[in-house]
Amino acid sequence: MPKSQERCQEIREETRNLIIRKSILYFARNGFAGTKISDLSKHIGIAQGTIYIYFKSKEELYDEIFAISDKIASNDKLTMLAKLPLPAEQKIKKMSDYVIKNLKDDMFAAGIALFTQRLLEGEADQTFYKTTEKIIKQGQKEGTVVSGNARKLSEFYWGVVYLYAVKSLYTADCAMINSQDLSRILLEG
Amino acid sequence: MPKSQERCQEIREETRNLIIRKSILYFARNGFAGTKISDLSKHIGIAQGTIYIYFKSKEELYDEIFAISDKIASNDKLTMLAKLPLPAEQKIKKMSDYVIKNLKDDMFAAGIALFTQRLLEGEADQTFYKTTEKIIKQGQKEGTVVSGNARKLSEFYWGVVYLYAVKSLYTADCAMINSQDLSRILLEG
Amino acid sequence: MPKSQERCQEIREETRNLIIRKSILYFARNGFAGTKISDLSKHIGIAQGTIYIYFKSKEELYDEIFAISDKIASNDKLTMLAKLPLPAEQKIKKMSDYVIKNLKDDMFAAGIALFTQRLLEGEADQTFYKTTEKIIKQGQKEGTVVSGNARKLSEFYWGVVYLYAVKSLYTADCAMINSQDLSRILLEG
Amino acid sequence: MPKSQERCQEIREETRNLIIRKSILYFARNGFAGTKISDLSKHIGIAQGTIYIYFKSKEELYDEIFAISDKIASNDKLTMLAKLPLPAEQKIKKMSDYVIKNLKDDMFAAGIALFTQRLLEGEADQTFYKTTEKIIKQGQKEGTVVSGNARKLSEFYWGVVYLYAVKSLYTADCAMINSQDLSRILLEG
DNA sequence: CATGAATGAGTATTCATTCAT
DNA sequence: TATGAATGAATACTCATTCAT
Repeated sequence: MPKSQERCQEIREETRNLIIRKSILYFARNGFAGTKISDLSKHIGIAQGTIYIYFKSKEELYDEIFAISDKIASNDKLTMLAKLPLPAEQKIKKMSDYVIKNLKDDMFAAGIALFTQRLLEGEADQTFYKTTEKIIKQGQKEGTVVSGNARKLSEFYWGVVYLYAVKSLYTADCAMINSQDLSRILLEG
Repeated sequence: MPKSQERCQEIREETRNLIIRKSILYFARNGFAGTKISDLSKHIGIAQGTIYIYFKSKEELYDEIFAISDKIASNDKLTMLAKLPLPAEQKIKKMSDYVIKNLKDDMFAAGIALFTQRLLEGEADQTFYKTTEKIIKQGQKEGTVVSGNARKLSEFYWGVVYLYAVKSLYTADCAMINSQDLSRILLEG
Repeated sequence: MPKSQERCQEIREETRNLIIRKSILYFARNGFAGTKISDLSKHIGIAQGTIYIYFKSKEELYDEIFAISDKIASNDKLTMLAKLPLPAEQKIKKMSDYVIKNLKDDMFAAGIALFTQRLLEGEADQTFYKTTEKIIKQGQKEGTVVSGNARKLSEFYWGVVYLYAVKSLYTADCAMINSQDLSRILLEG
Repeated sequence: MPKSQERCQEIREETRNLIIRKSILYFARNGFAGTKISDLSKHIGIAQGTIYIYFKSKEELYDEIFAISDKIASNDKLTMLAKLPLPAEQKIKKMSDYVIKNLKDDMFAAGIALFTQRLLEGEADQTFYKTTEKIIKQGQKEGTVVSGNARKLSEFYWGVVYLYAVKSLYTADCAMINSQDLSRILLEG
């Protein structure tokens, strides 16, 4: 009696997700070259061979991880926030609140870390930065955001977020900045 | 033949320095695991074997590179600055000026990058952060620096410096923040 | 439930035969090392695990395949032919007719191919060559078969048969020699 | 003091040739799948890694081996022979003499074996068969070569050569056919 | 000293075999 | 029984290190 098609599909889905989920942290911490498949599989709790049932190579897994990190990082909250009829200062404060709160979640932190790494290599989607840029420009008109190139400020802001994402991945209980500190990067006085 | 011996010593010193100088950038960008001796030696322009005349192993070279990065990063300018009879706000502005100016130099940037990487792994000397802490505390008393844990703020400040150090190593002509942006991390209004 | 048990036995037999039948071609073409169980099972149309219900290992299946190839190759037609009260020339012509006709059947071709491969490794039963030897010796006495070591000529004859067996397994529609060409290996003028 | 450029080039050439020379026999006997790099390197007498200095992968080495086998197999002797002002019967006898004599040389045998294997897979150059075809047609006009499709007869002839090439690679001291036996494939009476 | 070919331990990947369903 | 996901030993390939020149 063969296993049912659906059950098989389900198992495959589960294992694939398990591998991805557990790999994100590993890769975010150790990078591509620093991650050994032997260690990774031990960490996941499966055999080495199993990884190769789901991914053709270490590189393909890494690419998948990156694709996922895009999804985690560039979530919709930010886009929605930008569209609300609020003063930019409020938006920035809310955004900072959201980010600082979520950075405690390793998955979110890893997503941000990987996303930004790829950005440095010029391979990530940047819609996410652009939304922030708009908020900054709005704030500059309203007189609440510091003057300067909006793009550069946006990069500055998310750069800091990246910094603390990596930090929290490395150090279990790191001294995190608070929402106010983060907002100060953009806000006047 | 004392003369010839000196000359020999000199040549040794030169090659050793060449290796170190060229390796800093490589390691700063790719990390330990991501750096292959075969690639590195090509980049330096010497044979693989030559590296092993000067360094027992890849690890020893890496350690040396780190030691150098400490020297580059924690230079005396900062210590001297802290001791001057100036208001903290001035000190911070001068410090930011100095940092932003020097970040254009790849060697300085690599030094900062490596130093901070090691810091994340909890292995670097921290005198350098402590000096900044003192300045922050002074500024908080003077009412010019934002309130909050001085250590945390110091880490924040240098974290941002690290961020732009790495950025400038990766991207030839990156949008650098200015001294004022950097200072704002610490200064009130 | 004797009826049901018989039926079970029947199904077992069927599956076992299916595996063997489909495997012969595969092994004959690709050899032992060149045949992957994963590919083979796909080709048969069953799951990988199923093969191991019927055979302890890849090697056991291979051995079984070889045993079968012996049966296919060294069939009784030849033995009977040798015993008939006919001149050797006739026997050789009939033998060649039989072989060339049957080589179109992949099963026969695979049998010959595998049998000869094993022969090269010195592991096959050789009664089959000996029968041909006898016919050759008879022919040499009768003056219709070329002179020379009978064993060597027998090997030559079956070597050529092997050659075209493999050829027909590889190329769907290969230029087959005819019975006369085959006989010429042994016959004078 | 660096090694001289020429000497290095020489060493590289030597090692590369050593690998190829020793690999031909190995691959001809065991095929691609049946050849392990670990065994092969032991057989050559070098480290596994050395093979990968000269060839990107096992497959690339195999391809190179095949390319070489073309050269060994389709040598100029045959082409020259075809052009001589001789009766076809003479040419065929000379050709058979040449082949049978050289088959004792493992290198020649391996060349023929690999060449023919590739031919079966439809990937080898066939100029070599065509030359034989011409000789056969000439002989058919002269009445010394058996009738039938010249291409088919050419394949038959070289098929037999292949057969004994493989045989001599497998069995140290095998019962080789003689030049006359080989010629009989093509010649009348 | 400097070179770069060679080494082999270490890492990635494959594949015969097992086992829960 | 039959399935196919999972396993891990076997195999391919890489790279830090050595060594003859």
